[in-house]
Amino acid sequence: MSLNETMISKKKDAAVSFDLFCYLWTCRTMIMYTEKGERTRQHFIEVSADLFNKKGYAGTAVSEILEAAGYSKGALYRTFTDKDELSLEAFKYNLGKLQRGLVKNIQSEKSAINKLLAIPNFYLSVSLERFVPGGCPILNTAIEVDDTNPKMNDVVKKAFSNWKNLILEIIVEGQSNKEFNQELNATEMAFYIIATIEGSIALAKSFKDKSVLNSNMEQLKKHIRTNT
Amino acid sequence: MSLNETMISKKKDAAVSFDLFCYLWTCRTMIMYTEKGERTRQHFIEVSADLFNKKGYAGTAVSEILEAAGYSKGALYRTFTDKDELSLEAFKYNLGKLQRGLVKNIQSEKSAINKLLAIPNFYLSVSLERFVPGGCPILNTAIEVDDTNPKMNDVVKKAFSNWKNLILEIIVEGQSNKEFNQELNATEMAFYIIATIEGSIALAKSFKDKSVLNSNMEQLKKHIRTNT
DNA sequence: TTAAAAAAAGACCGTACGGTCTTTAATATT
DNA sequence: AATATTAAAGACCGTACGGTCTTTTTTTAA
Repeated sequence: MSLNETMISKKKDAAVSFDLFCYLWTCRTMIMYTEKGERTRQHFIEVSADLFNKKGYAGTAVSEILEAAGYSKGALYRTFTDKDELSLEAFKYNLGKLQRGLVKNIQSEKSAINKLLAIPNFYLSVSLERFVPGGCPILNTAIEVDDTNPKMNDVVKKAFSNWKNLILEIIVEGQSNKEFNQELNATEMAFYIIATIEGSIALAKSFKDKSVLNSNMEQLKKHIRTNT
Repeated sequence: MSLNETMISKKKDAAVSFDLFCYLWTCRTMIMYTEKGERTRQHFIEVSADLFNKKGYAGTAVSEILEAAGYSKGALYRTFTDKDELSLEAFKYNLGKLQRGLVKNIQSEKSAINKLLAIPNFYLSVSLERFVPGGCPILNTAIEVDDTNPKMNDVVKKAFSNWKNLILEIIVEGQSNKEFNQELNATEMAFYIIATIEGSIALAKSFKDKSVLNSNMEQLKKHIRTNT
C-alpha cells in the first residue's frame, strides 16, 4: 500500500495537521488515490457525463448508466441521492474539463488580443467530440432545461456568466492596456463570442462536419480583430 | 353547410376533375375547412408543437399532449401511428411558421444587403417566445437528436440546409449585382449567420433576457455590412 | 483471525410510459 | 328516420422507469 493511500484511509484521526489537510484536499480535487467509494462515485460521474451530454438527462436511463459503468443500483444509490444529483455532478464534470482546456489555452498568451483569439483557437485546435463527447455541455443542458428545470437552468446561467466574465476581464485588461478600443462594450462582445461559438458547435454537430466550426471560428476571429 | 365542406366530404366520387383536386390540395396545405378528423389532427400538431419545443420530445409525455389538446388516446392514435410521427409533424409545423416569418421579412426588401440584414432584423422585431414558444425548433431538435436519432437529424440537417440556401441565394444575387464583394465565400457567410443567430437565441433563452439577442443581432448586422 | 464497517448486488416496488383494442358517440348518407 | 361511417373515449396491456431495501461481498480495524 502506498503512502498516499495510507494517509487518506486514516479517517479516525480527527486531529490532522493543516499540511495534511491541504494534501488531502489536493488529492481529492485531482481525483487521484481517493478511497474506494469515492473512486466509484467519480467513475459514475465520468461515465454518466458522456451519456448525459450525448443523449440528454431525460433521454438517459439510470439502467444505461449502470450498464456503462459496470455497477449495480446499490453502488449508485449509496453515494447519490437520486438521478438529479448525478446529473448535476456530471454537468459540473464536463464543464470543468471544458473550462480547464479553455483557460489553459488563454493563459499561454500574453497580449489581450491573443488571449481573446485563443478562445476561437481552442475550438479550432481541439477535437471537441473527443474532448467532451456530445458537444458543448452548457448549450446541451441549456436547451434541455430552460423551460422545465429552473434549478438546473440557474447552474447553466452561472456557467455562461463565468465564461462571459472570463472574456470580460480580458477585454477590460486590453482596454486599460490601450490595446483595445475604449468604446467597445465588453459585455456585448463577450456574449457575441459565446453565442457564435455555441451555434457553430451545434451546426457542426448536426452536419457531423467540423469544417463548419472551423470556418466560423476564423470569421469570428476576424470579427474580434476588427472590433477591438 | 358551406360549399367548401360539401366539396371535401364527397369522398366517394372517385372521378374528380384536376381543378377540384388542386382545390382540395390547396385547402389541405393551407389547413382550412378540413373535415373534422383532419382538424383534430391539426389541433394535435399545433398543441404538441409547443410542448415538444419547450420540453423536448423525450421530455414530453403523450398524456401531457392529450391533456393539453383536450382529447383522449383514441383520438390521437386514430390519425397518428405513434409519437414519432406526431413529433415529426410538430417539428415541421414549427419550422414552417418560422420559415414563413423569415421569408416574409426578406421579401419586403429589394437590395441584397437589405435582404440579408432582414434576417437578423427578423429576430430583432419579433418576440420569438410568442412566435415559436420554446426557442428555435431547429436548434432544440438538433441538440436532442444529433447523437441518438439519425432520421430526425436528417430532417434537422435539411432544415439548416434550406436556411443556408436561402441566404446563399441572396448573397449570390448580391454578387452578380456587384453589390457584394466577389471574393466572399457565400456558404461560409451563410453558416456563420445561422450559427450566431442560433447561439444568441439559446443564450437569451437561458438568461430569459432578450437584450442579449438584440445586441448580438446588431453586432451580426455590423459583421454582415463589413464583410459583404 | 475475527469483528466492524463499507461497498456492492440485485430482488422488489409503485408508477407512468407508449400503444392497443373494444365500446360508445357523433356525423354523414340514403 | 334508418343506416353506415367516422370520430372519440377510455379500459386495458406490457414494459421500463426511478428508487428502496435487504442481503451478500469486500475491505478495514483490532
